[in-house]
Parts: sequence; C-alpha cells; structure tokens
Amino acid sequence: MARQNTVFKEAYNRCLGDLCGRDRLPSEPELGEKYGISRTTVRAILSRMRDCGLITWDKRQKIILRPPQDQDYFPEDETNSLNDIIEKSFMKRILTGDAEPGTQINEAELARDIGAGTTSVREFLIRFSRFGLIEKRPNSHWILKGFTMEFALELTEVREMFELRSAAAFATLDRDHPAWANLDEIEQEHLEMLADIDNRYKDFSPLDEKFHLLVHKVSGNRFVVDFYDVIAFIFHYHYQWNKAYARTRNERALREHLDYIAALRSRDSGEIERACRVHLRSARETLMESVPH
Amino acid sequence: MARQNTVFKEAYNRCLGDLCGRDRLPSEPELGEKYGISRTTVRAILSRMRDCGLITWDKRQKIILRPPQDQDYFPEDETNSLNDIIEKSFMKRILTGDAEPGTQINEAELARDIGAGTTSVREFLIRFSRFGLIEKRPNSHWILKGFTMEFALELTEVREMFELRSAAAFATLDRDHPAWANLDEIEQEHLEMLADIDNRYKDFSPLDEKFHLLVHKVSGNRFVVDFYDVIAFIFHYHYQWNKAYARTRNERALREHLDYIAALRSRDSGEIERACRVHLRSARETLMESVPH
DNA sequence: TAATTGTATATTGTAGATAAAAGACAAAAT
DNA sequence: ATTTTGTCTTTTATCTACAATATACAATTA
Repeated sequence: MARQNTVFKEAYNRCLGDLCGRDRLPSEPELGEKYGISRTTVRAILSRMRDCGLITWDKRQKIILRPPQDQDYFPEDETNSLNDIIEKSFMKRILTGDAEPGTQINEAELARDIGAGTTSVREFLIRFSRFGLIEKRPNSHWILKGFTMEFALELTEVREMFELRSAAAFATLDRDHPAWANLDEIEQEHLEMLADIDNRYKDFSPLDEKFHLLVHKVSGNRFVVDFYDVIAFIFHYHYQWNKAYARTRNERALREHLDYIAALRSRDSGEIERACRVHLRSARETLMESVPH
Repeated sequence: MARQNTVFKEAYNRCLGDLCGRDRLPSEPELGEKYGISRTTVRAILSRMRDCGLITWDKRQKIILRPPQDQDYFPEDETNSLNDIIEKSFMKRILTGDAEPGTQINEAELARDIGAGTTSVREFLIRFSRFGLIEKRPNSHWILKGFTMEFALELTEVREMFELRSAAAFATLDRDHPAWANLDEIEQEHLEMLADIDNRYKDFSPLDEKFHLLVHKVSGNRFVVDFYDVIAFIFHYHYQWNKAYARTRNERALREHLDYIAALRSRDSGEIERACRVHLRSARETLMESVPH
C-alpha cells in the first residue's frame, strides 16, 4: 500500500470525541481548521460518520443522531503516523540500552523489524541524525553513537549556553509582550499541578517543555529554538521510560520553575542567572542519571 | 536507472592522475584505502584501465603501460554525486536571490528541473532543513525562508557564542595536544597565501574553513562542531557566487586570522577574546553584505 | 602465516508508481 | 457579497524494484 490513512483515522477519532453535547456540526472549512486537516479529509470523515449512522449529512445540514460508542473509534495503533511508529521503536532501542554504542545500523533490517518500507526508515534516520545520536558513513551504514554520558554532557553544555542567554533576554522584553501573559498562564499551571502533585506528577513533561520553549523562543533565534527540539525530544522519551524517582524529581523541578519564573518577572539579571543556573544544574543531573551504565 | 556510477568515475579520474611517475600499482586493498572506496570499485577501475590499455593486470602484477591522456578521463559533470548536483542547483536558486522568501517549494517540480528522482530531492530537503533556510509543513509543502538579513544575524549570533567559547578552551589545551601542531601548519599556509595574495586570494575559502573548524573542534562538543557545518556551508557557497571585493576581504581575513592565531598561542584569555571578536565582527559584516537586498 | 585475490552476498542510493491528503475553482446557498 | 459545497487537480508519503557499491569469506600467493 502506498500510504496509510492515519491522518483520517486520527482526526476521525478526535472528531468523535467532540460529538457529545451538541446537536449539529459546523461547516467543512471550520472543521478543517479545528482539526488541522484539509477539506478533503473532513469530507471523508463526514461520509463515514453518515455511513455509521452517527449523523445525517445534507449539504449544510449535519445533524448528530447519536453519541459515539467504543466500537465507533478506530483502534489507537492505527492512528499513529508511520513516522511516529518508527521514531518510537527506534528510541526504545536506544534509550533502554538495548543497542551498544558503536553498533552499525542497517536500514533494510530496521525496516523489516519495524514493518515499514526502507524509504521511510531512511528518511527517519536522516531527520534523526540532527540529534547527534547517529552518524552516517556515506555509501555505507549508519553508526549508533549512543545515548552516552558524553552525549548528555555535550547536550547540556549547549543547552545551558542557550538558555542562560534567552533568560537574560527575557528581562528586556516590553511590558506588553505576549510572553509575559504566557508566563502567567504557565505559572498558574505549575501551581495547579503542585496542589495535586500526588496524582498529577506524571503530567509534568509537557508543562516542562512548554515553559522552557517559551524561554528559548524569546531569543528570536531559529537555531536556539531548533536546538531546544533536541532537548525536548530527549527529555520526552526519557520521562516515558525512566520512571525512577519521577515524583520527587518532578516536584523539585516544579518548585525550581516557580523560583525561575519569579526571577524572570523581577527583571533582575543577577537573580535570573542564579535561578536559571540552579534549575539547569538539576536538569543536567536528572539527565545524567538516566544514561544507561 | 537505479544509481549512477559516480563513485567509480570520480575515483577512476583521481586514480588516473596518480598514474604518472611510477611503473606499477599497489595491492587492491591499498588502493581502496587510498581513494576511500571498496575493493569492488577498485577492481572495476583496474578492469577499465586494462581495457583501455593503460595497464596490464594479472593478479598481483599491475604494470603501468602509458600515462593517461585527456580522453581517458571521464567528463567532470559525470563525476558529481547526485546529491552534490541537487545541492548546488538548489543553493544557486537561494543565494542568487532568484527565489523570494516565503515561496513554496514543490518536490516534484524541483526534481524535474534538476533532472533527479523525487526521492533524492526529498531526502536532500530533509537533510538541508537543518540549515534553517527552509521549513516543512507536514503533509504539505516546504516553505523557503530564504537567505535574509534575519538569517545572517541569527547564524552569526550562535556562531559567535560557540567560537568565543571554543577559542577560550583552546588556551587550556596541553602543550602536546595535536591542535597546536595543526595551528602551526595552518599559520604557515596563511603566510604562504599572503606572500602571493594577488594570485591566490581565491583559495581562501577552504583555508578559512580549516582554521575555524580546528578552533570549533577543541570544544569537544558535537553540537558545536555540527553547527560549524552550517557556517562552512553558507560561506562556501557565498564565496563561490559573491566575488565582489574578494581580494580585499580575503586579505583582511587572512591578517585577522594571523592575529587570532598569535592570540591563541599566547594563551592569554583576554587577548584571545579580543582577537576573536575582531575577526568575528568582520566575518559577520562580510556575510551581511552578501545578503540579497 | 599474513596479505592478496576471486567470488558470492548484502546493503545502499535512486527511480518510478500509487493511495492519501491537500489545494483550486466554479456553482450553489445564505 | 460572503461563505459553503461539489468536483477536479496537484502534491505528498510510502512502497517496491534494481544497479552501484560495500562487505564477507574461502582460495591463493608470497
């Protein structure tokens, strides 16, 4: 098959979730906008909903007939894009320490294991190479450099350089810059999470990413922001598979963030640098502890 | 056709150049090592040389019969790898200002213009995206962000951060670290080029790259070194198509490098920072002047 | 016995094909 | 006068196939 209709299936599921508590659906362009898909895909979704007896659909009239049931949803594993499947499968190998640094990576073998075509795997590896974990020998194989202590140190060195600079730049933003409002919002989310930390400590990862991305973005430098992708990517998978002490670590990070946010708001450059360094140091330690050894 | 034999043709031409001034060729593995190719390709080269009457070849005996003539060489445009062709063609569009920032990039159209398959163009674009000049909308087109003033400023900002840090680290290297010997060598090349600047100013670009790469490498940080690739890439094409004032600019840069090298050797951190900043500022100006406007 | 060669096999680089998804535009509806 | 829809076209994502190139291993040579 040439391409899986995962965009359709994934959007269909999201759309089902929004079917409750209303009696009709908005226009096709509006739905496309809402779910981030084209009208072609919206129409495919509407067609299927009609065929399943979920709605009636006649031009502008899209009337909801019944709420969705479990069997209306597509199975979750059919909604992941091929790239996500490859990425997840590959990261599992690397971060759980299955594959030794220095190992050769074989495109065809990897493709076979994952159940994807070689082109897709190849494109994934090219995209992935910017994370510094693999390296290509032209006309020959890839080499796994591995999630090692050196990697963690090099990554955090650059991260600290960039974040200290971005944090310093934060203090110089106009009072009416939208970043201040975002900061308030993020602070609020921190407080809410801390108030119910026992149940919510697992949701920390996306909030962490949101906060640091905001800081990096004020650098106004695409290379700095792009580099934060690398950090976020590594931390994302790290949080997923390294649960040890998650509760303690995350609570500590939340409190450090609040201190950091207060420092930013003070616009005092010395204070910002201090708070930023404190947090970056513990982030580094967290990462280093997660290196397989 | 599935793949062009450019590796073979390019290595064949290099091998022809080494045919003069000797009467026999070394073993197959040795040749493979020398030209960076596999034995399979070495044997293909030897076969053709025999067929063309350049050598006799019987097992270990590879006797050279005659020096190569012009018609023995493959035409130069058959020796460029497909990726180089795509890269060059694409960079020409961007740097000469043909394509406006914000333009959509169409994979199929680009492939047709260049005369390559879509897969190769697609892979090129993925690799190229790390340079920050294009950006992908998933399931849709690429957008050309363009070689703009913002790009030049963001690029140089990071470059300066990284190079100042690497230069500072240079001073802390052991006396017997190989980088010092490399530095001496590079200084010598600078002096030679300056002595005959009128004729040799065009060869500055590779020397420039060699020097800065040496500095960046002592950081021992893969992200810093990888980022220098971006710089080198941009400067490479910039030197190729922007000849204005080349003579003046290059002579000035050579002198700044010599000053910078002397500062590194002094191991005086203040002096290093001064010399490094002086050169980085003029490098930034050079780049900014080359932005189409 | 260590390097080299002959031969067979495995892997990469690239083209071409096709379904999914995006996008364009005129007709229809508010 | 917009917005929405119906229809058609374009483009991307992905698979498969195959020549170029790399790699593995046994046979041969020095």
